[in-house]
Amino acid sequence: MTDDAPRWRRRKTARPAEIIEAALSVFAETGFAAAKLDEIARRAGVSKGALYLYFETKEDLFRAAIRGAVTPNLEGIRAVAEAFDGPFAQLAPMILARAAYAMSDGRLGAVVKMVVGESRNFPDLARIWHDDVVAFMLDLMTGLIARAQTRGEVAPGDARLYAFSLAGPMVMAVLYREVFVDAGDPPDMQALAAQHARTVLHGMLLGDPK
Amino acid sequence: MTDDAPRWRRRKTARPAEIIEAALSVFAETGFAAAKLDEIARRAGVSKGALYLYFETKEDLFRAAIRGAVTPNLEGIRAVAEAFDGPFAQLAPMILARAAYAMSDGRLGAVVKMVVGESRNFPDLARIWHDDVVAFMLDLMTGLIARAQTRGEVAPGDARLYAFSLAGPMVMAVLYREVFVDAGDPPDMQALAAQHARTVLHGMLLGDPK
Amino acid sequence: MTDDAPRWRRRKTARPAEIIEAALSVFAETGFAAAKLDEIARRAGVSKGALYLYFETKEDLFRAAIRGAVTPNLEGIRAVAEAFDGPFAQLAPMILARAAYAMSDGRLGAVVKMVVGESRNFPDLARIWHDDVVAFMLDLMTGLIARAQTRGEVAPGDARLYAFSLAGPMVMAVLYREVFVDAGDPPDMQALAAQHARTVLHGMLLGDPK
Amino acid sequence: MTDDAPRWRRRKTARPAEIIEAALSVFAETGFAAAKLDEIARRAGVSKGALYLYFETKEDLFRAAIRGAVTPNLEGIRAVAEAFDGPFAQLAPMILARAAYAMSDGRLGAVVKMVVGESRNFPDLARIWHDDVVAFMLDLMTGLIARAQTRGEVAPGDARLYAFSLAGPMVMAVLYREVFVDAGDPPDMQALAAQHARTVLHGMLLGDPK
DNA sequence: AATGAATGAGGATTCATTCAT
DNA sequence: CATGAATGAATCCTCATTCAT
Repeated sequence: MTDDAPRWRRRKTARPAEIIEAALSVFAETGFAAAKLDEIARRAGVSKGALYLYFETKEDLFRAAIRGAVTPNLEGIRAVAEAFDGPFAQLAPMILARAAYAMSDGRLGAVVKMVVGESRNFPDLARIWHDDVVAFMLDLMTGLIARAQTRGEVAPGDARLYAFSLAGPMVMAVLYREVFVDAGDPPDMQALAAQHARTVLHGMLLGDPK
Repeated sequence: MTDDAPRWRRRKTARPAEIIEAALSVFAETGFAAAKLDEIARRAGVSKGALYLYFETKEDLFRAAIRGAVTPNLEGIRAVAEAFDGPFAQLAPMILARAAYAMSDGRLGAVVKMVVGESRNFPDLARIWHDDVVAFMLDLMTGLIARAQTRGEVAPGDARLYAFSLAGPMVMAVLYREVFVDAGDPPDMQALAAQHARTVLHGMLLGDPK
Repeated sequence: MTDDAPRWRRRKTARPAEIIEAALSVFAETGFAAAKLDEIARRAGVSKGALYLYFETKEDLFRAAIRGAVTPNLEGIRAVAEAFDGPFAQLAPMILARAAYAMSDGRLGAVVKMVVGESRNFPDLARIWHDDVVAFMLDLMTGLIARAQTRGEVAPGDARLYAFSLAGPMVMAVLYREVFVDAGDPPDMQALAAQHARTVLHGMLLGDPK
Repeated sequence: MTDDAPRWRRRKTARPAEIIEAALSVFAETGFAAAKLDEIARRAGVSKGALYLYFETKEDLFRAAIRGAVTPNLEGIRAVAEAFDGPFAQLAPMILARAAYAMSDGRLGAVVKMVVGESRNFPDLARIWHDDVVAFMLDLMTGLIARAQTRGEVAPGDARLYAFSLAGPMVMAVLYREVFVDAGDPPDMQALAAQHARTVLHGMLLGDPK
């Protein structure tokens, strides 16, 4: 954009964020190994050397990019969910709708894709993502479901598997969108969230005698 | 040179299959870029040069590895599913159980992970996977659901989103197992298939008035 | 020399020695840090990558080059010196002459210079050189001198300091030749060895009453 | 720009000396190429940029550091030595003792080591050291010895080789101390000077008939 | 005079690919 | 068919040097 502008200097504060932003976009497009620091520097509008003023190595930068995009508002979700005291039949749609909203940020899908692709090469990132995001959400939902079972709202069954039932389609959809960029027809997240909530709560069958 | 001549000449017998097997295992562990042909050759028990007797380039080998592990028995599934004339309430658990069974082969998860991770670098593979596997399965299920809706078995709603509701948790589970190898506690596929079938058919709620 | 000859391949046996030879010459000219692997490869008549078939890193190659040039015939010297049973007045000139001869090999001076220059960066090499070469020679000479003192041939005094008196001028001369290549007028090693032997045995003074 | 204008403008007071001091210590530890200006600036307590207020380049700084530490009091030595009119048997111990004293300043050894290590990369420094220090001292001693020979005090022989005989052990000892910092057992300089003076004057042999 | 963020040329290292044997 | 030594393009990283402040 400001391509031949008088390239400012001395921006120690803003630089790291800009670099991480650029790094995230490059890593998302090519994966870790195929990403070139030249390209990241170019997109960040700095020289290659400048990257090393803020990050020790390419790996370091990758970790920072992934970490920075994590935990968008998970604590907020937990707070809302646990404070909510209404019936599970109202809570579930809320959570799924919120998940659909979170996924509308393109970065989340990109990060998920990278975590999947590089999990073996960056086990620490896989662990962070598991502990801070996936297990966090699964545990949260598992707890809510178990509570609803105690109250007699939800049918017996493994609460954690119920959590997979709830979250799975959203995960699948975000990956579908991310992976089949040019090849597929991604579902509408909000519509999926709404219909899936209904489905999982009341079932697909008509006139189900139960 | 012998460009459109009968490819795959000169193979002894099982060599290519062994190489593909080795390649798949290495690619699955590190991703495409970080995989070393040295290591693939070592695991296949051949020299590095021998790889080039059967595959033109590293990319070529990658494509072959991914392709070879695809389409396990999708056509069989379609035949069975479309021939089945019983109620959807019986068909759905069958399909999910079969999916769970297919996923017990470790290779499938590995391939899914690779397709996710390398989709941007190998758009042709992403397209193949979309067309031959994902869209194939989604279309199959969408068709079955639509038929069940016509018969009055399944409640109104977007049939394709229903397909996401059915398949999503299985996809999520196989990726969970693949990505969080050391960090997570993967769900039992068969149990998930069984409970999820019940959930999606009858709903989670107790005494649902409908 | 054989510049555009049909560059032979497959010479796994001879290669390491040729590379070490080339490395030694480059390291000797520029020191470790300023030496370029490009230049070493060029002189060895191989590609840059070939160096890494035989040596892990540049440091590794440096160590190999230094080590390879050590211990030319030190054990031989010890054997001869300890077997010799004549008077010290005959032994000393022999040893100095032999040292002068050893130093006529240009490589020794080059290696000494490198050990001096890189001792802080390669403490392991400094130790090897100390233990295997310098201390070895000093201890050998110290022992011979002490024996001669016991026999009443040599005047009382610190035997190890006597060893410095004997060896020092030879060390100084070889370094002089190496360091002041274009600037100085190096002494004749053989002549120095001969005169220094006389000097150190009988003294410089005329009519010394003793 | 201000090429032959009065150099060394703009110095505050002691800055250049402090920088040279810091540079010398860093260069002595790592050699020229491996020395980092960051580290020199840190030790000098200034910013990296400040170095360039006083020195044009890293090479410039290196030359200044070497030059600054040279010529401690050579002229003084010459004056004393040439004025001394006593017998050579008294002069030689004085000179060696003085050399031992000069070498007790750690910097001299460090500089010698650097001159040795970087002689090929800085031929100008090698020349300066040769002309101003080594040749200066050798010529001085050679002259004194020749004079003593004329007076009939010293035995016939190549006066310059005699100078090597006198100086060599001191040079070897200072390098030994510098190079084998952690690996060796350096000789006592004063003791070496004293014993070596005796040795070289009167010889090692007992009852030498001469 | 002084700072230190930014630059970018330079060089060690890796690894897919080739080819003499 | 098969080998594996050799190649060299590609890329990460370092660090002397510059210059806006």
